[in-house]
Amino acid sequence: MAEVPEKPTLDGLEARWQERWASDGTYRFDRTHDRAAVFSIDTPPPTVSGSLHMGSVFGYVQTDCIARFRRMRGDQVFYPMGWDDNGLPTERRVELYYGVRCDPSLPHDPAFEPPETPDRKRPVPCSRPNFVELCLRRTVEDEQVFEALWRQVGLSVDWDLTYTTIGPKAQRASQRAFLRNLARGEAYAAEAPTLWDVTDQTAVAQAELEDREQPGAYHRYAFRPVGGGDPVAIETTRPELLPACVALVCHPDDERYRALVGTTVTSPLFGVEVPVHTHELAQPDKGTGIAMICTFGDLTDVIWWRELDLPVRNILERNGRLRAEAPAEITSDAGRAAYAELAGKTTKQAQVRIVELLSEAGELQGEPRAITHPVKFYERGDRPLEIVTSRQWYIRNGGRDADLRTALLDRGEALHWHPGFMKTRYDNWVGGLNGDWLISRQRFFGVAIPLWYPVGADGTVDHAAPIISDEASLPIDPSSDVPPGFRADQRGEAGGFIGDPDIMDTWATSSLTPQIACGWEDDPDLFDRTFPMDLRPQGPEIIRTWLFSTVVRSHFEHGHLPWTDTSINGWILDPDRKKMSKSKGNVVTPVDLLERHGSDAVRYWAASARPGTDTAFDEGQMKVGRRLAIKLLNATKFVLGLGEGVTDIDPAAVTQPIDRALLARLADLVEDATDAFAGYDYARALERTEAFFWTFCDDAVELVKGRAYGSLGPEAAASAAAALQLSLSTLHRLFAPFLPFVAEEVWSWWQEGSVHRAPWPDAAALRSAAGDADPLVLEVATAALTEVRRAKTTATRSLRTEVTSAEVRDRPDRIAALRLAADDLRESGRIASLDLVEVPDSALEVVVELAAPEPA
RNA sequence: GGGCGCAUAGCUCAGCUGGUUAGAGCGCUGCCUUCACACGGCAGAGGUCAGGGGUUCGAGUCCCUUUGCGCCCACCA
Repeated sequence: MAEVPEKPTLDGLEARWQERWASDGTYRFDRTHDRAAVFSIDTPPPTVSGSLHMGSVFGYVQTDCIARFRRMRGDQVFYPMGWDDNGLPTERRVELYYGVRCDPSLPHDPAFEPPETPDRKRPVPCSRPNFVELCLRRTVEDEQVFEALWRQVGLSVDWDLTYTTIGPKAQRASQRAFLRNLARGEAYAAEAPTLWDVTDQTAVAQAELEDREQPGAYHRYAFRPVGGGDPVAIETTRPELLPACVALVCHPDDERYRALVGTTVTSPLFGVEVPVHTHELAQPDKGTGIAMICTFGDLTDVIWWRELDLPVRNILERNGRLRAEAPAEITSDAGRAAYAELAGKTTKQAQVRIVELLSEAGELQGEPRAITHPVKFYERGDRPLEIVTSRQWYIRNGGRDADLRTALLDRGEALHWHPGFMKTRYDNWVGGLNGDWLISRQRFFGVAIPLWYPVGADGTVDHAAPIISDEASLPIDPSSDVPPGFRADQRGEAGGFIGDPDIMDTWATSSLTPQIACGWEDDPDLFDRTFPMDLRPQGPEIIRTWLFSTVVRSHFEHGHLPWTDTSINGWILDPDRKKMSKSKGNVVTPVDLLERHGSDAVRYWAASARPGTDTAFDEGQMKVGRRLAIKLLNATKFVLGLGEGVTDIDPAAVTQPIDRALLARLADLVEDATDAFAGYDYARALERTEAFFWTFCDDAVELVKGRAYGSLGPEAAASAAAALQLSLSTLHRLFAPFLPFVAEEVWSWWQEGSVHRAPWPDAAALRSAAGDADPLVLEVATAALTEVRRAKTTATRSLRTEVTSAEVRDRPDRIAALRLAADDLRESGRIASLDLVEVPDSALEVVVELAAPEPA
């Protein structure tokens, strides 16, 4: 127990208590408890390659408030922290940070060091192992920065329970889960048209797409019917894909083109003969009503290609440039000459050139018509996605299987959503899936697909018969590890083997955070005590990725949900950029704000935002939070200074009606806050606690402080002191989840142990101490005191001014209640003569006569 | 095109299952340097609860509708 300081301050609290919590193991998970006593939280592993911004602090603080509440309420809280460090974001960061580029064809160079001064325009190529080594080096440093921030903001995670998504535990779990998916037929490989990012040269999944409005133009040109007749015009935004055209399509009911259906037409410039088909998806009112199908311009092309059983005429390389070789179907010299003009160009360059060619050939009808239209992008990319055909790994997710989809929708139904309306996003997403989950990526820094393939005597790779590692050997890297039954020198040789070159998408690992954190298969004892978990807190934007994919994996592996509840935080709205960073010239970072306002103040802002509600970034709220923390210091100092000092608080000493009324109000507060917290509504709990605290300071303390100093004798003083101390003890604990630093500080002045391990206040005990208290006593006394203050303020006199006489008029029941607090009112109002008058059906009225001012 | 959310004081937001004169904080104005607190305190001004209709004894709260904003989804030639 510490002394109450002479001059309480918030300065230095963060550093002091952070260190103390670490050395005392205040938040250590005790794994001797069984599942029923444990509350386990599937904390979002932040992407460490990203920048620290207030959005992260916002959500994590809200979760921490819940965690602290559960811990105080007696749950054994399992609160680990992961770092999401694998995947493309880290590769990007490393490329820029070190000025390097991964070239998997290079051999490992043990002496490789990145350039002293990175030249981003001319990155230095390095081998895949060297590149991965740099990624690991960088992420370790990033993770330290994140951990420091989380400690500073006071997250009560158990820092012994950290994991990374590139670490061996995560690699083992994701490879094991993948192999089991494969064994059960839930994972499969397929050669199929795939959305492809030409910058990063990797496939991307449906969940990582976003639409962006882009300028484009309709270009109009015509195909010539082989059997003669009028040319048939089409309109397209992708004229450069003309050499990849495999058919035209119109709606089956479209009279205009009926005669053409079943015939063939030839393309302009290239003279390739293609059939005319019908399909329901062709829209008569779009363009000319008849469209060219290319392999592949967009996802509709893929549907048409599949359903109309069309051939592939591929002209696009994986780097987004047109192939050097013209498609075999272009046979004419003129056609091949035209294609040669396009070969090697990007789609954008090719579009410019083909429009010139069409125009020169007189094939272009009219001027291109400018439009804006939505185009699919990889969410982290800056060039439109193309569609290329490639061999990829998929995990089933209901996108092609109605039964599975229904089962996953049912899982969403069984999950408890906070707030409930967020479930709609899940339903929309699952209901709108149009393909399985593509998990393979043609990248370097990630968990490898744990497979090899036999290479036949003729040198061909047999993808249909993968060589599978046993689970005990995981994690493996098929690019360096040798499969059972083979020698290292057989890699890539006839009769040997070859490793799958791909890695898994980061979500294929992140979707297993409950399994990774809880020690799935690695630590069965821990797993039994923590899984399935209780809570998944996260942002709304990753319901379709992280939340959904986690449900999918758990559904397959365990046959139930990975957690019972999910809380979805809101979004931070940038209030107005003009006011913040720009004009003042300083970008606001979390660290900056934490240092300026203090951790408790920033937490107060975050915890004030209701669950799932978008919130404006508001430094004003942080100032309010800081003021609240300071008030807590001062109010505590004052109450602890009353009377004889504090030993044990004796609830039975609370005898005065107004003191008991205070305890009754306190019991109400505890019930409110507890109910709110139990429903994951931390913001409501904070709001109630704060509102009570201010009236406690302004009114309750003011009313009873004279008596507490002994003006009405020792018993009355003891009653006031006990009631105030009981209130204080309760308030310290109610504030602890929100303002952990200041709450710990004030608690330490008069209590043993950490407030964060203290029991959550018990409403029933307070209720019993309050006995048959009439809440009106406190209510009317407060109202009357406010009126007396008002009279003094209106007269522009000091609150110290003596009141020669005051007459309080109110309803009989209220006057009766006030009579029980008359002495306290007289003293706090400095009232010489107090009259209480019963007036039926009247509202409170106080007539005050002030003492004459002192002569100047 | 479908869906979700939001719209309450100048600003940021409460108002949970409909119930007496609609609340808080910030900001603003005034007063008070009170023996916990000037990193204060006390008090005051300020609102046709987005518009329209309906249910009800009674609607900020429920239903319908219009408008505006944010977000999600959709096959985007």
